[in-house]
Amino acid sequence: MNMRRTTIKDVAEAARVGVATVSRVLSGGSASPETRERVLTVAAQLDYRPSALGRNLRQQRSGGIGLLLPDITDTFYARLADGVLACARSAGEPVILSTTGDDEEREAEAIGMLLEQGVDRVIAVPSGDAETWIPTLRAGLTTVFAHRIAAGRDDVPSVLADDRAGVRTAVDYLTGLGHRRIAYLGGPGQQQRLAAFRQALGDLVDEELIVLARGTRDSAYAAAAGLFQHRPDLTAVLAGGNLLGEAAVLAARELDLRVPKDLSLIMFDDVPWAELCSPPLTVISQPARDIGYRAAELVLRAGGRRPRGVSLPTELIVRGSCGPRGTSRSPR
Amino acid sequence: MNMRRTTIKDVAEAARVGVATVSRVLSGGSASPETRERVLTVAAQLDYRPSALGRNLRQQRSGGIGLLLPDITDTFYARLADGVLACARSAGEPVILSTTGDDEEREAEAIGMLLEQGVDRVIAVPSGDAETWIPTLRAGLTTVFAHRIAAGRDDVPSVLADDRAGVRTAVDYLTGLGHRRIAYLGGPGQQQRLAAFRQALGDLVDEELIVLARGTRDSAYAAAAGLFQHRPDLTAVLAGGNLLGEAAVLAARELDLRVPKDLSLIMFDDVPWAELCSPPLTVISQPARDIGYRAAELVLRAGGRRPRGVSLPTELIVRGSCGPRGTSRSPR
DNA sequence: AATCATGATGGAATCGTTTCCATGAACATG
DNA sequence: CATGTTCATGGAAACGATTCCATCATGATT
Repeated sequence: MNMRRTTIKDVAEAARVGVATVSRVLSGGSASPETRERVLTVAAQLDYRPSALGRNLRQQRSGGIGLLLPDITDTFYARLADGVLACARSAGEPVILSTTGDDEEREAEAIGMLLEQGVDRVIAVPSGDAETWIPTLRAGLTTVFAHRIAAGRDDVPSVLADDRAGVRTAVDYLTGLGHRRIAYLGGPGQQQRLAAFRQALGDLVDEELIVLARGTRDSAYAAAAGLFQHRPDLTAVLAGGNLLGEAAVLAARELDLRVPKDLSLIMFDDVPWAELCSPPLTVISQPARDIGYRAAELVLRAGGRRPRGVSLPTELIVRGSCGPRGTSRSPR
Repeated sequence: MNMRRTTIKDVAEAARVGVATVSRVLSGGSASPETRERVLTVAAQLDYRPSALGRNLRQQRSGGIGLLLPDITDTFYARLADGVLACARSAGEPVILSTTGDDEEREAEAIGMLLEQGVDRVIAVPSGDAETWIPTLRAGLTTVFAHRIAAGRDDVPSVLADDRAGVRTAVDYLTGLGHRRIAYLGGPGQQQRLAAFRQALGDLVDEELIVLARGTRDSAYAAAAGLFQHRPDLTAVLAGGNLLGEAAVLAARELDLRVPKDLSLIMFDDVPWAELCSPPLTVISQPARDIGYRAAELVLRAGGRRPRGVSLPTELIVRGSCGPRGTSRSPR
């Protein structure tokens, strides 16, 4: 059952030509029509598939795209991955997926593994800073950052959602409803978003209303619950990711805060369950899949001039989780 | 900037030994203590990483685990993938991910790609039947099915949730509440689950109350809405997956059916938003991550005797989406 | 002391492909 | 007819690792 796989040599013999000719025919080189046809026929008969192993070794590059994500169970990253996969599939390139858990060390490990595999193209939602990404530069592999960039590596092409505009729209919407004490629930690696929040809020910014969690559900819940208990005077909250939004809804329910009467909530990233929630969540939708797709396009089109960065629009989708500022909650 | 990567030859020269010795030292073979240390030191100094390309070609196998899933944006499969990734990471193996969209043809393509890459281990949630999986057998690669099996390939080891028991528990729970007209909303490739439903329901089974959708959101919604409109007499529904469950909630809301007063709902697979829903959804939870992890263990432990199939328990988590049978809804 | 066993070591073959280069044929141009 | 050009073709050299095998030194056994 375990017969040797058919190699280019087998094809060459069967077609009574040299291996060089077979290789040329199969990779579109020049050959006489009759030879070409004979080789093609034989190759099809033997069901020959060139081994990527041999080819990669020879050409010193393993096709393949490395994809580094913080967490595949986060639907945002899952959609991003889906975009990458779609593009890679149409290019016939395999995708090697690794998750980093937003941990620099794990990220460095994953990069090492990709390097070892000879992968020469990477798409990443970076967790580490410039230093983590030195090896990739030195190894000369094509890198594209998605969703966010590694601090101090502005030279790497990137595909980002327009956080700045998204945050501004959301904050404007909330202030327009009369809210003044607006909190921000952030996750790891979102300086961009946070900065935009501070800027959009201007004088109203209150550092105590800015809370950062780590990437886990527990951490997000703790951050949200802590915030709500500590500052009963806040009337609106902007959650910087779907995990944070989920935590906010849960924490609000636990503390008997009614949304949107007691608390207005806007969440970054539109997810299917936002509509199922009660009330349905007002969100800033991000084109996660497009981000992935565009990143893949960029990393595949390695040769040509690549634009510095692509920015994709966000959209405020108004549902039912925001209302006019009510009477401020009484401290308990 | 683009200097050649350091090879085993460089290390050999720098350590004044032969390449064979370096290889032996690095892969745990025998060597004298002083030589071993010298090689190790030099290798560390040069930051040498053995190229997987060379190794794989020589050994005729590319480490790597191929992972074939219908859809990575479905949180169930995402969690399964997460389990696979966790196990693979601890074994230092890369994971090549492909999605099939529940399409046989795409699955066959993906298999071809993996074969070409020299991948010799595959974990799959199969979409195709036995025929699709012939090439993998012929190529002699280690396969493990997860979540479901390919029709007619009982010989392949698998890791499954105990659907049978899950369905039975759910149906018993519903009948215990007095429900008699219980519908089943199914997805692609779940003969197992459907059969269990029929069996658990016994005499009560009504073929008109069994509806199958394809793997998309739209298809799921259409199936749910159609079912609810067509058969206003049904009082309970079992959704065979989180996409179906989502569709059921949406369709029920659209048709002004109150859950659980007018309609009791149980969903297969526990997802974070099930708790956020109102009412919170009663679900049959499946250990998605464990399924992935166990499958990876199985596929990595290729040599040893591998058990035919692993079955993991499911659990009925009662929340608020089921109630006693109310007065049957009046047809409109 | 001669032989044998053990263990460290390096040279060379190997994996399957691409690609460089030489060869030879066919043909055109002087 | 001689020379140059074009083109198809196949042999052989890479690529970077592992691994077989021969070699040599050392220590043990007869």
